[in-house]
Amino acid sequence: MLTIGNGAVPLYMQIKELLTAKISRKEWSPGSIIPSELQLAQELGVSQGTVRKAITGLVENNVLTRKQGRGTFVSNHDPDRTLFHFFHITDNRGHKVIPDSRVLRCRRKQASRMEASTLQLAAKTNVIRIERVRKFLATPTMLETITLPESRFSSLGKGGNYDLPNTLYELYEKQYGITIHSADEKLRAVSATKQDATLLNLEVGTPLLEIERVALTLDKTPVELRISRCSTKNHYYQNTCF
Amino acid sequence: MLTIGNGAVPLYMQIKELLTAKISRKEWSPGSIIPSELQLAQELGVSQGTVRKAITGLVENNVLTRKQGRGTFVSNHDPDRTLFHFFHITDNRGHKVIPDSRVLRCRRKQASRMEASTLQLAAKTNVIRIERVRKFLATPTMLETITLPESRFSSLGKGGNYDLPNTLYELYEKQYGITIHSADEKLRAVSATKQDATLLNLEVGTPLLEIERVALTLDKTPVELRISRCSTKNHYYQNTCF
DNA sequence: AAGTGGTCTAGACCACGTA
DNA sequence: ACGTGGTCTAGACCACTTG
Repeated sequence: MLTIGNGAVPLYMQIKELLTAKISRKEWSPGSIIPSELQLAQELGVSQGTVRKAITGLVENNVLTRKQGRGTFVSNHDPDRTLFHFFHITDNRGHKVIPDSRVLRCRRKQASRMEASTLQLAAKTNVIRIERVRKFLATPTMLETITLPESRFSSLGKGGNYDLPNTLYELYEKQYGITIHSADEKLRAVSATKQDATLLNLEVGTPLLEIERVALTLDKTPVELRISRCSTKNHYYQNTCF
Repeated sequence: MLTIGNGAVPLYMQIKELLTAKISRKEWSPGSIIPSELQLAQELGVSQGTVRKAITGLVENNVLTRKQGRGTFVSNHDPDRTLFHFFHITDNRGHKVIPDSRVLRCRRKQASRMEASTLQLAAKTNVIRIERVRKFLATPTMLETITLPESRFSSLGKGGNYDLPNTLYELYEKQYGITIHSADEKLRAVSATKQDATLLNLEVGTPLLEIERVALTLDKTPVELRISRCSTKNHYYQNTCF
């Protein structure tokens, strides 16, 4: 039964919040099935249509996935989702491929002021800082610096285990129970530093596309800061606006 | 009455196509009201719920706009829509403002190979090429080259009338009956040429963010190619991914 | 065969805007 | 007061998946 009941907020909205909360709290975890629409309707004392409307909203937000004849599931972070929603680099013919990646360094440090503020951490909190190069067809193209709060990812990269998968978001979900749900990206053009130039095999001063991404969980907590510097000689950042 | 009737395609989808077609054909033009849900339901011989579902889809695609108590309207190209859906440059604090713009040149030329192919024109078709500088708070920040097929915009900029509004999409709609519905953008980092440097008051070689945008109508016909070169010293390109 | 989501209907009541 | 969209219900039938 819904206790909130009357007034301004429509039932289906309340149910949407309720379902979202269950997922945030991990009562229902990624990949698992949720109760059927009819079952939820009975539990909540509303009609199936109302539950349906709530679920439809969450499906549009990529929180839930419907499978006809089977049921409704909490969305999963398979590589496809990463590719489709969070990866915007394509080659010059418009084809998306996830590059492979090699970790250069993975260190524990105190958060910089910028890291602390974007990840909403207290000053000097410990963070994990991963640096890696990403290659398309053996050509090094992107340099990434990934910052994570140590508290949430404490085991990551410990003991020299730098053998990270290149779809990190899958790892976050499976290993640390953290599902990335959305991301904010800021793009700028910058000049290749000496280090960029060496690692990407370019001239110093070559223009690079810098992508500063803050990745958020369902409840909008920032959990990853990722700064990518990308050569756009043979690739570009693709965005479609409606 | 719907003649397509039975089979695989759901009714609400057919209705969605039907409404889309009416708008594409300009039977209903931007800003005007469409018949009420009940009225459409009766005309089409379906229930209100089915019409409603079709309309909901189009509202989500920004094709229609609902106003409670008033009716459903074909979406309009007010400056807000441009700002919200098609303009991604913000200042370093994340604030969006549309810059003012000054036209440098507006000329009729034969389409380059690249222009012809992206605008789907026959080789050597005539195009209008507008070049302009855009300023934020008196600081020149973006250089734009806009290419339009002459056939659709024949009167544009004729007689030295370069006094174009800075929200061009509103002009396209009102003056030429062309509504921009979506856009594809490709972003790269490039070096400022001598000309860029002069116009933007920068050093030659400064990295610039190049945005190559193809703007499409509702029926996905490309009607504008716009190449912007943007200084990202005090601004960035903002994108949110879900 | 049973259970799930997907479509569609018919009708009630509410909130809002206009006249 | 009336017409509009917004919410909600109850129930029918279909399409798909699983046992």
